Amino acid sequence: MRWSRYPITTVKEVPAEAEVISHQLMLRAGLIRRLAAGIYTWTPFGLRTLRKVEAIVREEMDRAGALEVLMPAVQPAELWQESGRWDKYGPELLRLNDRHQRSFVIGPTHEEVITDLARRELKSYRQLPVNFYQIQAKFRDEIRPRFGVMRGREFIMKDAYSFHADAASLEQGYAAMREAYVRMFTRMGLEFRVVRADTGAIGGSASEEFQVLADSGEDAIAVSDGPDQYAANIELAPTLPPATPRAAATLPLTKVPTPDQKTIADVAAFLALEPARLVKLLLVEGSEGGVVALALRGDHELNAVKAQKLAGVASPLRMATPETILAATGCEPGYLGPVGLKCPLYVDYAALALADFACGANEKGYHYTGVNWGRDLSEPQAVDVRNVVPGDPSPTGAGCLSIRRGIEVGHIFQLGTRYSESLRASVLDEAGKAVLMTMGCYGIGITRIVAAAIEQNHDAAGIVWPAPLAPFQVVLIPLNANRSERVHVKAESLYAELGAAGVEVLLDDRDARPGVKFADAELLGIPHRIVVAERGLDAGRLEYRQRRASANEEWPVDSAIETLLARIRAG
RNA sequence: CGGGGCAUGGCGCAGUCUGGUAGCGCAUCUGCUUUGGGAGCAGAGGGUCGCAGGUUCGAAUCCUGCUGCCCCGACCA
Repeated sequence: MRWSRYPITTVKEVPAEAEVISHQLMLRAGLIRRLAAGIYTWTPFGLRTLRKVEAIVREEMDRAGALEVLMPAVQPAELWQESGRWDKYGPELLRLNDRHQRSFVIGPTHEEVITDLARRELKSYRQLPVNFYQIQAKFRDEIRPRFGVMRGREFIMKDAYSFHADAASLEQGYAAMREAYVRMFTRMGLEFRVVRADTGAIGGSASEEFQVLADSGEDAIAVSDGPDQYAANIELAPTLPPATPRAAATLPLTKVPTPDQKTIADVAAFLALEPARLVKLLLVEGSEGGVVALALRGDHELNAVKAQKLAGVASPLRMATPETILAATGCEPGYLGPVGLKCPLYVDYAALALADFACGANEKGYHYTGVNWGRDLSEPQAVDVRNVVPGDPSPTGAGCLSIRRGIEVGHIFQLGTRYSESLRASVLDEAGKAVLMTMGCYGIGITRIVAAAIEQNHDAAGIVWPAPLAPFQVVLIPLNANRSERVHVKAESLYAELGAAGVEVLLDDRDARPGVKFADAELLGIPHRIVVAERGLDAGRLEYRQRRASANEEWPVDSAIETLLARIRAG
């Protein structure tokens, strides 16, 4: 490709809307342009990389035996009503009516459509297992689209759905997809982790996320440094009960005035105690009305996913309102504590391990110190409801957890019969009896991968593509070709030779100054750069530079192509 | 949905407080010079100042309503 034929310009200034580096670089390099909030056009350069990602995903899905299909973006409301998600999905589901006032949705995912196909086409266990996938645009009306294509509203997703006659087959299909995913992300040159995940609203029994590690990631993941390789989304990572028994009580229960000290930080400072010596009480709505109290150590955070799984707690989790709290405890938030509490109480392991702690006295302006479980109140029920923190032991006991940030680029689920049941998708088994198909579903955020790759691979000058994702492998830069016939001829012949050798080469044939060409080549992140100039040709040499390198190499002109091809093969 | 902010040429911004008919940088176009790290000089094109009302002799500027976008939070496959 000739750069002069590429009409979309790079920009020096960072658009005000771009917060994260990948978004800034994608706009500056001209990979994407925004059309509306969370909706982007992919330009020719950007599309080349997007297609690279797609191709790798497609190859690995095909290798794993999945069959590609293409489903409609617009789907009839009836299917969603049948599955029950018409009512459950909420405002993220974009709904619309056609001219006959029939309701449709723009697909945010395709469980309904694929299950409909499966129930029509699959009649016998002999047709199973099967895995259908597609690479296609989805629309989710996100409350807050941000970070460019990292959290867009319209985005391209590879979604796959497998159908099985039994759970054992699902296990196998799931394992095959997991393996395919590992291959894909490895091929893309990304640093990632497979982490255990919550199944969330989709439901199902097992689920793992593929997280690309990046500080700007929206997800927190807990990673063990031990040989267990444990990794989990922080939503899910369990904490262990303390290994050592609780210390004996040494202090008497004392009620102390703490006027206007409402937050943990305030109370800790006022009482001259570490926040870890305090117990805080959070009231959440109960599943049958009323409230449930959750006690945590002062320095710990509530984990909503864990909390909403507790018996008696409403799911999804809702914090109690100040009015409800006052009605349930006779006290306003800020002075709540477990002593003398009337509502059901769960206590986190870490809070239960404390002796001689401080907490609210359920009376405005007062806290207790020297509180002890079992002495000042009965032994409560111990649970795990907090987020893990760095230094916590790995749940396998084989290491220590640290917290990393990740960008979720893939998610695989064992769905079970959630959809085959509501949509009545069954096959006949060996005995001629109808059995519901067991399903798995497997997503990959294609567009998000491009952003994630940039988050992980950039420097001050711009993008540094992993070779498998680069829009071009080589950028060929003639300097002052308009004044030097020699340079012009040599650049053209190199361009032709590289093209003939099947190399994706970009010829910077613009009539621009050297600095402009160098800066653009670096911003665009092309892995290999060849400079053709009078200076080098006089010495019979070409100048080569790898995008990741900080210095040039001088190559003899005659063997340059050969050397370059070897470098490209080497990655 | 709550809180905050912004809306002026393709991009980034000033001008708004204190009303007087729109400006800077980048980008684009022309010419000359320049040519190994985002050139210089000279010139040019391009803006119903988000939309609709209102106040005023006069509104980018003041008032009212609306819309779009951004940020924080809650929410969420």
